Formats: sequence, C-alpha cells, structure tokens
Amino acid sequence: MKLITRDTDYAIRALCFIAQSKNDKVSARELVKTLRVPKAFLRKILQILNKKGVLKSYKGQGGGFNLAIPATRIFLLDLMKIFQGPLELNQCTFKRVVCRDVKFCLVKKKIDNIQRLVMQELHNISIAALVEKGG
Amino acid sequence: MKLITRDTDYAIRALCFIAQSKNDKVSARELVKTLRVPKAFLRKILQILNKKGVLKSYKGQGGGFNLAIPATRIFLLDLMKIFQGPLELNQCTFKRVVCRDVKFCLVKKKIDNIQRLVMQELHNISIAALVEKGG
DNA sequence: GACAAATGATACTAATATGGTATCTTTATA
DNA sequence: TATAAAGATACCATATTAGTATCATTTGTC
Repeated sequence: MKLITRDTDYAIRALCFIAQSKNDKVSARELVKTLRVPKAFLRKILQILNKKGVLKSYKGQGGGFNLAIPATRIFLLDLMKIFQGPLELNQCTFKRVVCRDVKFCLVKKKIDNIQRLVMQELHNISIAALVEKGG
Repeated sequence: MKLITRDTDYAIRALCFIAQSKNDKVSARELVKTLRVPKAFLRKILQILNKKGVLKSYKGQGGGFNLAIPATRIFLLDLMKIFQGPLELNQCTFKRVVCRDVKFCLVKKKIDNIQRLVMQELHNISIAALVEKGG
C-alpha cells in the first residue's frame, strides 16, 4: 500500500533539483544525469508539470525548465493531486448497507477525519522545505 | 488515490453485519443478500478472514461464520494490513540522489510522520466502534 | 446412507492502474 | 541550417485489483 507513486516521487526529485540549481534553466538531460531516472518518463512528467503551471518550459537549443511559482508554494499535496488524482480514502460504498441512518455514516466520518489530517500534513510540506535543510 | 480497496471495504461491511447479528452464525448467503456484494468474491474474503483468525468458520449445513475475537479488538488497520499489505507510504527512492546526507532525508522523515499519524488513527477505529452508534 | 447446504482450496479471467518506450513535430539559437 | 531542446501522442509491459468458476470436503437432516 503506497501513498506516493513513482511519478510523484520523480516529480519531487526533479523539482528539488531545479529549486536548488544556480542556473536559470535546467534541461531534461541534466536532470536525467543527476537523478538517474528514465529520460522519456521524466520528460513526460516535466511536460505535465509545465501544463499544470508548476514549471515553466523553454523550447529550442539551450532550453529547459524552471519553477513557475516559488518553491515555498509547491506542496506535496499539489503534486500528489496532479499525478495520483484527488485524495479519496474511500468513496463510501457503505450507503444503504451497513449504515442504518444514511445521513450518519460513522465509517465515512472517521475515514474523512483521517483524510483531513493527511491532507493538512501534506499541505505543510513544500519543495522549499525539502531542499532548505539538505533534505 | 484510494486508501481503502474494495476487499477491505467488503470485509468491514461483512464484519459489521456479523458483529450486529443476533444469531450465533452468519452464512455467506445471508451476507450477500444484505450487503449486495458478489458472492464468490465475498466468500474468498471470508475465507481469508478465517485464516487470519478474525472470523471462525463452521462447515456443513447450517454453517457460517462468527467473530473469532471481540469486535472491540478488530481494527481497520488490521483489515487493511490483511488485504492491502503493510502501510508503507513511500520506500524512499531518494537515497543518494536528492538527499545530500543519506542519514538525514527530510522527505522520508516527513512522510514517515504522516504515516505514523495515519496508523495511529486507523488503529483507533474498531468494528465495535463502527456498529455501536448506527454507523 | 443420500442429499442438501454450507465452507475450503485453487485456478482462472477481466479490467484498470502503473511504469514505462518510441516517434514524430515544433521551436529557438548558435 | 544544423542541432539541441521541449511538445504531442500513441503505444507497450507489468502489476494490481476485482471478480469468476469449479471441484472437494464437511455436516446436519430426512
């Protein structure tokens, strides 16, 4: 049971690297060299991050990527949403069945609480926080 | 992104029903009637719960299942472990790469904290708690 | 003892998600 | 104008999830 999939993971690594870089742009080739991740796969991920407004891309020779928004405002939760869809711990298939009172499903309520907790925590972790202390 | 899979979900429902039942045994047929879940699939789940010591089974005509341990001691976390394996939110593929200091990976540390939190919460939800208030 | 109704064991299948590849197009710049 | 970059898109392999199907075994009842 995983909470973070490979693509989210790679995205985090790439963003950390880009955030730390002294250069104004970082190309996929550079990232692949350092991160040791399959190039075609990483390129797809970078393209998605670009479309979602997390990265800004520059085409042509000497092109590459840089952050479209400050590293302090890129959160794990955002990345997970992008690559893994919305966090829905369960979709309450319990309706009409276990719950005697449809309006009050304790299972859902309890799981929703956990979900809220997780989301809060994930929303507190930014790319900036990950790179600042050698993380 | 789901935390609870279908089989865990069905297991919870079945256990809630069995916990609430006045009879000393509940058969798969009864469960299917009430829970509206595919019979063959549910039977497989019940067999697993039996093997794992959560349910006790009775073969032959008039047979069925009942709880092998009190509902107060069956927790969501246990069921998730049985059907979804151990909760490992990430397996830290960051080693040597993003982390400059292998011994101190902030990503892992932060995610581990979240994991601890989730496990604590899941360990607080028992089948008994789910049925007691009409959940 | 035969039958029916239950679980046990086990193998198979279908659908979906995950983790990639491969290829061709477009753009910028030296 | 060649080259090195990203954009777009289609494809593929594997694993996981969800579910089926079948036969064997057990046990209560007539």
